[in-house]
Amino acid sequence: MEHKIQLYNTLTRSKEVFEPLVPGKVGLYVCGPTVYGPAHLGHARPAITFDLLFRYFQHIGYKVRYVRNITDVGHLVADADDGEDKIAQKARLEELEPMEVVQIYTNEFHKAMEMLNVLPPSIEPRASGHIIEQIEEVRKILAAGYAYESQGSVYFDVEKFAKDHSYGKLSGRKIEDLISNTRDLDGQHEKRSGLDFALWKKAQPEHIMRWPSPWSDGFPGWHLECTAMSTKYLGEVFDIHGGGMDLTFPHHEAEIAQARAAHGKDAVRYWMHNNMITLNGQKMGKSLGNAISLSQFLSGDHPLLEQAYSAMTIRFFMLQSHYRSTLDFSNEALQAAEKGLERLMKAVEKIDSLPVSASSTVNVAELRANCYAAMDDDLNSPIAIAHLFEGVRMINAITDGKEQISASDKEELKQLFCTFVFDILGLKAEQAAPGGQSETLKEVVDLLLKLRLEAKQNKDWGTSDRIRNELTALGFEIKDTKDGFTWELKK
RNA sequence: GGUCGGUUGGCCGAGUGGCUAGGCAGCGGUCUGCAAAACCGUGUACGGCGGUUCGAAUCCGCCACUGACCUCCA
Repeated sequence: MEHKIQLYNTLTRSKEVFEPLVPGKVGLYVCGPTVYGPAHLGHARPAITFDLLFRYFQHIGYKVRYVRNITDVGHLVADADDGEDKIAQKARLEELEPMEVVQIYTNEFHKAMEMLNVLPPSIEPRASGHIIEQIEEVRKILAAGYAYESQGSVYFDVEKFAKDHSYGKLSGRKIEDLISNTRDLDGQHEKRSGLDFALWKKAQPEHIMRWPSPWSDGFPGWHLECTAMSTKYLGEVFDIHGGGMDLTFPHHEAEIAQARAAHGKDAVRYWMHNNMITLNGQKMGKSLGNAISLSQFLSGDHPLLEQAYSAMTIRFFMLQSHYRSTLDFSNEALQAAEKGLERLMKAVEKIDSLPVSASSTVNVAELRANCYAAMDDDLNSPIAIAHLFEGVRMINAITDGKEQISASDKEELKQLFCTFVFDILGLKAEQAAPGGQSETLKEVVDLLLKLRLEAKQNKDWGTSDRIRNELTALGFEIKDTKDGFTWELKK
């Protein structure tokens, strides 16, 4: 493990050399989805970002425990005391059991992750399965004096906490500003301050997701699950906490406060945040109503989509930008990614058949070093990919006989591409013929093209072109080779 | 209103005080009966105005635009 990997820590707003708490091991916690709706492109960003981190850490030899939760309770629709949680609301609308809703969207999320070749985390805990742990955290925070009970609910006392510790250091907020911005607006008499957030909420009679607790029948507050579950599986202090930038405040700030209040220490050593996917410059999000679901991308069934895009195209599209930059969606950009990916994958296939020479005119070692250097620099996948494209040019030049490669370099090149493309970037070859074509269809097309070949040999260009043009119109792509043809059916 | 970001060639998107990012598109070429596909070659862009510097797109200041979060409103 000679890699010194630099990661951008939101806490210090700078890149830091990553030093694990325990040598050789990494504890990673990432905020997962709230399963009350279909997975959309925005969900894919953190999933892919932290999948890349997970894969890279493992590749360079770390043992990683990656915990990514499923939020299936407690996200209030609005921050109001009579709020109903998102899942219960959805259940009412669809007349389903809340857990049924959770299951449907969890399954959908898993399916989407699999298609995107996102590895399953080591542990995927559900908030609803950790009510006891969350109650325990509430107890500790109450005992430490940083929470108070009010009419069956328990709230975190932000102002009191801020007097003894710092609050707002992750998001750069000042407690005075927060107070002046919220105090006047506080109409919630249960809370002492508008800044206070719920640790435990008493359930209204019609509220169906509820659990017993020392304070009331109710449910845990939205920020608590991550503290409870990260503590349970990674310990009171762990290496990396990730999530979307939109979660820095208040969610992650609340986590920091909860952990400090309950355990007396800062839980997280490195905070990492991925940026947002934008659509016409605006954050793509469910609450904004401009989200395009992943299944819509895969089917092309959305007014803004000119075509369907494969899961690998989406993955590659995201990897071509840095995780801390916003990434703007557009058909043109997706199409560019699709073509680029195809070129990259074709080059990988060519490596095996490269002719070998006594010595190399290409520098594989340098290419390799550049790829690793990019990844070590805060997971700079776009730079790594740029270097891989240099490798593509290298491969093509060798194929054309313009450059030479030795047997050992060829082996190293092969290793490098397989490692980066498949293991680290997590790309995979996709079947050219989705859905599978029948043997009969293949035979018929082959037959037509054989007839065309005969016509060509007879210089009957009229017949030859007619067959090609009509097949093309039907969606077939015909490629002539030296002594024959190949074809494939485009979507 | 507060906090923190962003502004790069036709599009997407990296990056650095002086040296080619990369992908896609476009253009030119190779190949081909012609195409397609593939491959090769090709682009001196960094919001505006000042300043620092031998030299800034890269550092500083101001301005403009824009985004996220919080707040507000609905």
